Amino acid sequence: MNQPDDMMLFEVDDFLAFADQVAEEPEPPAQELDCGGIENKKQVFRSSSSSMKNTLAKVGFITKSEIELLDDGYRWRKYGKKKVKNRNYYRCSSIGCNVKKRVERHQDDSSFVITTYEGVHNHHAPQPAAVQHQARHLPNSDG
DNA sequence: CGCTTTTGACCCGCGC
DNA sequence: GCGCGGGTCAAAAGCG
Repeated sequence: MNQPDDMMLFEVDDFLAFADQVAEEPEPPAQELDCGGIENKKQVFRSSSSSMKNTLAKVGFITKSEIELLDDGYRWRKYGKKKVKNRNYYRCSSIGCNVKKRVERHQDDSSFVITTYEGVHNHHAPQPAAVQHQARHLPNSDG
């Protein structure tokens, strides 16, 4: 059970509300997009219900980047895509690890990306070497 | 050859 | 009880 202290606690409703106000904030020019967009992490949201009755941890990340595939060091396999909604579904390819990741583009500001993690990785993150493998999907400045 | 991505339809739950 | 919406699996193809 991982309980990050530096993480801010938010409710799902507040999460959306917050994401909305964040968009209104004077955002600086995306100058760190080169690093993958992860550095542009705006805020972290944690929704685990009022009581920890559910072991399913839900964490929401709002990122200001044009890249939705945020590489957090884990392997993710796309298993669904919504047509009527800019929403994608990913799953941890690891065996025994059923962690889900939901990626959704902002409604008003497509520049924003909302990544929601569901579940907890029961295994440690793969080695950096393996990470490079998925790096192939990352956009390169030079094709 | 295997992994992954891509894309459509189906199932269950909620609202009326 | 039915209809719609959200979430998920399943089949096929491309690259290293």
